[in-house]
Formats: sequence, C-alpha cells, structure tokens
Amino acid sequence: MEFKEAKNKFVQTWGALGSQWGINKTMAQIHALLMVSNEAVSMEDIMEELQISRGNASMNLRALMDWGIVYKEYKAGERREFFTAEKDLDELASKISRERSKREIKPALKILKEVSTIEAKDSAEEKHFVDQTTKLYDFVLKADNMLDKMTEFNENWLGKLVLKIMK
Amino acid sequence: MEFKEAKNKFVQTWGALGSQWGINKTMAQIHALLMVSNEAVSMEDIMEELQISRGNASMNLRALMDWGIVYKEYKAGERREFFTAEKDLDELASKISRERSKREIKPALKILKEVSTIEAKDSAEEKHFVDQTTKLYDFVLKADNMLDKMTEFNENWLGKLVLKIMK
DNA sequence: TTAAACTTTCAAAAATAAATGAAAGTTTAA
DNA sequence: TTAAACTTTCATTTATTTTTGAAAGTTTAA
Repeated sequence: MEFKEAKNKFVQTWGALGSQWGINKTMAQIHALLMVSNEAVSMEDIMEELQISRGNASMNLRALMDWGIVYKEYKAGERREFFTAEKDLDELASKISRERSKREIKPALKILKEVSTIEAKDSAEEKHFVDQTTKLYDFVLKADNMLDKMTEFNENWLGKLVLKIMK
Repeated sequence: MEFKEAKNKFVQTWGALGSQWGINKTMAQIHALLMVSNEAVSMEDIMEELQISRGNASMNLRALMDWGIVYKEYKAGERREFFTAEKDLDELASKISRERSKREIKPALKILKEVSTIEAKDSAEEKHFVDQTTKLYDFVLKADNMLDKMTEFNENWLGKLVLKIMK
C-alpha cells in the first residue's frame, strides 16, 4: 500500500467510526486529516482533499474548534488561516470525554435525578421504576467520573499498575 | 412529577442519549422501557406505549436481542412473546462494550494496523503519518482493552480501590 | 477609504437513516 | 390438516441529518 492510499483509507475509516459514535462523518474526516498532517492545513486544501464544500468545511472546522481538538494557526505573511489538530492522544481523549460529559451526560444525569426522585406510592411498578432509575443514576455518575479521571492516570504509575493487573 | 410523566421523560431522555451515541432512538427507547418495567412486556404494549409500528418494534427488538441486552420470555398459556431487558447494569455495560468492540473497534484496529505499517520512505510527511497512526493504534488498543476489562472489576476490591483513589 | 482575499451563515437541496404497513412467514391449538 | 394468532420482512414512505453554494460578513493591505 502506498502512502496516498493509506492516508485515504485512514481518513475514511476514521470518518466511518465517528459516525457510528454520533460524530458527523465530515467532522471526523477533517480531524483525521489534520491528525496525520505534519503541518497546518488550509481550508482550501481540506476542501480539495475531502471533496467537500466551503460551507461544510467551515462549519465542521468550527465545531472541531468548539470541541477544543482543532486549532487555528496563522502563518506570517499569509492571509489564509491554517488548521492543526490536537495530536497528543491522551489530551484528545480527555477533551472529547470532557465535552461529551458536559453536553450529553450531565444533562442526562439531571433528568435521571429528577425522575428517580418521584414519590413512589405503593405499587410494585412504581417502586421498581424508582429503584432502577436510582441505580442507573449512580451507575452513570460513576462511569462519568471514571472517564473523567481516567486520562489523569494514563502515564503514571497507578494507571500502569492497573493496566498490568488487568491484562 | 407523577409516575407516568417520569417514565415518559426517562424513555425520551434515554432515546435521545442513544441517538447521540449512534444507537437508534427507538432501539434506545424500547430498551429504556423494558429497563424500568418490573415485568416482561409484549410487543403490542411496546407499540402502544411508544406509538410505533409493528415492523419497527419487531426490528428493534431483534437488534436488542442481537446485542444480548434484551431477552424473549414465554409465559405459560400465552401465545404471545414477552420481552425483558438485562437489568444488571454492570452486565449491560459489559455486553454493550463487548459488542461495540467487536463490531466497530476491532475492524477499525485492523485498518489502523494496515495503514500504520506502510513503508515510510523518507519524506517527513510519510514518517509523521506512520508515527501518528502507530500511536493511534496503540492508544485505541489500550482503550479497548481497558473497557473490556473494566467491568470485571466493578464490584471487587480493586475496582473499589481504584475508584476511591480516583476521587 | 476600498477592494481584494478570505470566512461564515443559512435557506434550500441532497443524502442518509429510520419507520411504516401490508404481505409473507411461522407457530400452535383444535 | 387448517385457521387463528402471532411475528418477521422489506419495498416504499417519511423524518432527520448533512451538505451545498451563494450572499453576507470580516479582515487586511494598499
């Protein structure tokens, strides 16, 4: 396999993976492209390489910057803007999980809290509902915390220990 | 908030959360409904409660069973089939992560392996590509293993210890 | 200033994903 | 058997999401 083919395959795969996880395909593809580029890329080049429109490129770059995983870069003497991706994978994972937590998990937890604290009269049905949603609240909270803290441990002794034992 | 309202809110929220994570809304809603039901539910009742068609109910129940998180149940003297959800949350998480790993992560890893092992000539560009995709491969592999092993630790001493320290 | 070079916005179009429902298939009781 | 009771399938329709592209907006060099 030659370089160009490999690069394309990577971008396509990353895009497909993204859309299976609720991230739009183009956004994931742009991110993939920037990840494997050794230097900042202009919007024009992104459009060209992914065969997408200006508007699409612009909106998804904006979204990636909102997620904090793509940065604008200015080159001396250049009018255009260039873009780079966060390339440190621990940092990337940390930012993604922080954003998803903020945007999706936290609001869901709020609702779970609400519905799990209704007054559960006496029917078995209602009791089960309260019981199950309470468990779910605790579980999601725990999972969210773990994800949140996970990256802090990535390169340190405890993380390594845990990984070792987990093997 | 009264029971019915709370139940509905829960089902809607779970559905929305699902679709943000690449699981179709109805599938997530059916799962939510079964999760908080203290007894097995017939297809008829699911259709009624979620206001969906027979075909939709059938296909999504099938998908949920393929994921191994919903079971068919037969009641003595009843012709119809009834459905229940996996209610043990650790088990649920374990099954979901196993399935996603099998369906999405593993194939992606295969591609990552492929593209990261091209011969990297001498250009900085190609070297960077190989370097970055190799790192990504290692990272995804590690993350996949962690998820895989995580649930094994959920209720045991080490898991608790790690969680405690993580706080 | 101003006009060229560039980016963003957003209504409309296109693409994709999900849902419907009727026909086909299956199971079971009689 | 067979017919009633139920489930599954899948071509078509509907809904949702994404993309386009032209107009509006912004920035900067002269």
